[in-house]
This record gives sequence, C-alpha cells and structure tokens, in this order.
Amino acid sequence: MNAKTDPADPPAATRAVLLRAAGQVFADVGFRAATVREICQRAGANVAAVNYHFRDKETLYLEVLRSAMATANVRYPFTREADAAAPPEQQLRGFIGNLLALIFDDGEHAWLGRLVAREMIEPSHALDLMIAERIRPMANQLRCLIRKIVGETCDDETMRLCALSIVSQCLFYNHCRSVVTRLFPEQKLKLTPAAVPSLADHITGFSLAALRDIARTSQRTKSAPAVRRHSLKAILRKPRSHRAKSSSALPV
Amino acid sequence: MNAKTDPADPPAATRAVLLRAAGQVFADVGFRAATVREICQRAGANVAAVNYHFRDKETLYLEVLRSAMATANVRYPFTREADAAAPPEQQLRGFIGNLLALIFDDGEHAWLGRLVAREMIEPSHALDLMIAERIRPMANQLRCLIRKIVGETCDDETMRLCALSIVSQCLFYNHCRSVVTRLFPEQKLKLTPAAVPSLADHITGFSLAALRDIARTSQRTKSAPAVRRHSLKAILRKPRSHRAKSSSALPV
DNA sequence: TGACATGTCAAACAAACGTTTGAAACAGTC
DNA sequence: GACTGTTTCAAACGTTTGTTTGACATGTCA
Repeated sequence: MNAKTDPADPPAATRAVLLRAAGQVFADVGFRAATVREICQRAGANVAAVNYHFRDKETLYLEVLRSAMATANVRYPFTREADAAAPPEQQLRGFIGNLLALIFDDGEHAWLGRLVAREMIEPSHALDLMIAERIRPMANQLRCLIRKIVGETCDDETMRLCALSIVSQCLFYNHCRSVVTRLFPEQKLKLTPAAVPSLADHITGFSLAALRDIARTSQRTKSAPAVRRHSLKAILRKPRSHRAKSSSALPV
Repeated sequence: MNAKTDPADPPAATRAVLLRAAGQVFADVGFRAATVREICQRAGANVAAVNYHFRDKETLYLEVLRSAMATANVRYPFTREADAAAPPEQQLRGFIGNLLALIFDDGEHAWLGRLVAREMIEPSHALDLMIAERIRPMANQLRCLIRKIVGETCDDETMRLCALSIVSQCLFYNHCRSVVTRLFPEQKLKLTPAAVPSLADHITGFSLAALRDIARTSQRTKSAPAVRRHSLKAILRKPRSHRAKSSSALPV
C-alpha cells in the first residue's frame, strides 16, 4: 500500500503513481473538487508528495493533461501510415472508429475522455495545449479526408461545418453518455467498447450519405457555390398550406 | 444594491434573486466550486439567506435546475401547436433551430446551457428530473419526426441512432464551444444567436440527406431490415489493395 | 564513518468553506 | 403600544482545503 514499502521501487516512481491517481480523481470530480489528500491516498503517498514532486495542485493538473495527451497520441493515433493508401471513405471509417475507441475505453485510460470533456466545458490553460497537440492535427486530417470525398467544388465553410457534424456525432457519446444510458436503460445500445464497430458503421454511413449529397449539390451549383443553401429550401418545399418566406423565417 | 433597500420589494423577492444568481454561479464554476458567499453577494443578500430561503446549498441547486427546466420549456418549447400540420422536414428544421437557439442564447438565460452541460458530465439527482421533464419528451417528438421521414420500413435501432446523430450535431456547440472558437478564431462562424439560422440550415440539410439515404436502403432491404449495414460495406468497397474482411475489421 | 542529496513522513499552518446563532428590523393584527 | 410571525443581519461555529515545516529514512560518494 505504501509507495516506500514497494521493493521494486525505481526512483521517482511516486511521481508516476501520482500522475495516474490524479488523472482519475480529476476526471471523477473535476479540478476544484479534487483534493490532494484523496489523490495522495489513492497513490499511496504522503500528503506532501504533490507539493514535493510537482510544485502545487495546478501544476500537477497541467502535467496530468500533458501526459494524457501524449498517452492519447500513442494509444489512439488519429492517423496511420498503413491507411494512407486506402480510399478516403475507409480512412474516415478508421478516423471515426478510433475516436469512438478512446471515448468508450473502459480500461486503464477510461478517465481520459472524461477529463477532456471537463476541460472543454471549463477551459484552463491546458485546453490550448490540447488543441495544439491533438485537436488541431485531427481537424486538419479530417478536413483532408472530407475534401477527398466531397471534391474541390465544395466551399470551405461548408466543409468546416461537415467536419464538425462528423466529430460531433462521436463526441456526443463522450459528453452525453449519462443521458443516453438513462434514456435507453434496457437497450441493446450498451455504451461499451464492444459497441464501437456498429456505432462507427452508423456514423460513417450517416455522414457519407450526407457528404455525397453535398458533393452532388455543390457540383450542380458549381458556378455559385455560396447559394447551396437553396437545396435545403427545395427539400423543405412543402405540399401543404404553410409556405416559408425564407429558410431563416422558419420557426426558431 | 441591497435587497432590503429595494422600494418595490415584494415578499420573497430575495428568493427569486438568489435563484438567478445561483444559476449563473453554478453554471460558471460548477456546484462544488460555487460558494454560497459569492451567490449571496451577487444577489445582494446576506450569507445566511441561502440557508433561510432554501435549506442548504444542495437544495438550492436542485431548485435552480427545476426552475431552469421550467424556463426552458416556456422560452424554448420543443414543439409548437402551429407546426403540427407542417411537413416533417420543416418540423425537423424547427426542432433543430429551437435547440440551437437555447444553446446560443447570450442573454439572461445564457447560463442555462452551460448548467445542463455540467450536469451531463457529472450527473446528480437533478439529471433524472431534467430527463423526465424535458429530454425524454424531446426524444419522443424527434422519433416521431424521423419516423415520418424515413418511413415504416426502418428498424427502431437505426432510428434511435439517427436521432442521436441529429441532436449530437446541435449539442456539440453546447459542449465544445470553447474548442470551436479556439480552433477557428478568425472565422465567420461566430457562435452567436445570429449564427443559428445558417447553422440550423446546415444541420437540417446534412441530416435530411442521411435520412433520405437510409429511407432508400431500408426500403430496398425491406425483407431483411437488420442487414442494412451492408450498404456501408458497399460504400467502403475500395479500388486498391487493402480488402476489408468485414466492417468490424476496419482500423479502430 | 561522515557528509550530502533525495524522498518520505506526521504534524501543523492560515485561509476558505457551509452552516448556525441570536439579535435586530419589519409588517400586519389586536 | 403590545404582540406575532417573517426576514435580514453580523458574527461565529466546526470542518476541510492547499500548502509548509522540520524531523527522519535512505542511498551514494569520499
């Protein structure tokens, strides 16, 4: 139980144990509610260990997120050399499955997704680090994938919105897991790692259908790509009494 | 400044002022990090006011969420009598726009969305109340809308996944707003109420394209609706060397 | 062995926390 | 005015917080 009593005790091992324990506690209750006493107790270390190995609680938090990003980048790399030659649709499937695999991790790194979710709702300086080190590279790769799928005629703004639509379907299970499990308690849709393949299939199919539709309409209105929104108007053309004056005039 | 000095002071007005102040503070820093001293200071009340009008800090939190749900249901009703006769596509556009309007509210009730986001990643007893009073009715209405759009041949599980795909694109801006603004700082995509119409147009168009595709494939495989996933396989059929043995064997 | 650096430990620190207390202010009724 | 119930107030309560302290244990090199 005590870190000192561990016979195979490499130097500065308590530092690593503290990092893991802190990651779990921070993910469980958040930065403010987490106490260094509980972190040290889980790590089997003294209360003063945090202030000795790290300067203070906040520095410990930053180090936790820094190491967490490094862990995510090696355990769940968002791109693979081997898939570079695969068709973009299959790469998109890999991208989505990889994102879901991190979110549904129920093993040693299950706390990672929860910690990221907290940081997004209540950003600290660590969020800039996360964005620079992982989120922005992921966004860039996703943009390249979408560009290959929708072609060159699609405007950048639409592409950006599509990228957000795709990742949102994945991150949803990271931020709203509690609601989904309560909304469908008896369902087959168990939010476990086993659900990743079928979920990835759905999100990929859902998104590819939308992307292919956008690719069609953007090719059709190639000369005036900014007015692609008219296609939505066409969809919403109604066979009944209410006639919308413009899409923006629809009930909001 | 002081609640007592307010001339037009109806009885139990401090209670209402406390509720509003508490909602903002809880949304800003979360339940644990929020202090009754700050809440009372913002409300212009004494420190003991919370324990007098409400029993304790936790009861105050529950009352805040209860009144917040009531506010959301009157300010952002997820369904309107007037739209009942409109085509389902237009109703879906209204549903999405309504959800986004709440999320992008930057007025008096801007704290509402943030409070809900916190409750989802760290659920308390209040989450059950939220689900029963608002989320489940919303989910039911969305299911009815999707059913009208995709037809009767689509299986329930696919429909559920589609509903989650649609709401996820909206809630994304509630949970990941900090990331989006940092990722595209100079962009036209400002996350303000003014962005709601165009964003709702995109999400509606994106989702309708996917739903219509699913409606087509589910009609085609009407006799065996459970194997709709094969359509994704067809999409992923690749012209190069790597041949996927099954969709689940794709890189995860 | 002695000196030194590195970790660990129990104990204590001041500050901030939610909550309680008893007096005071207020409004309405007789 | 005297009485009653409601609301507000400054002050204090005990607890928990992050952090510091000085002693102690351990390993290393001369």
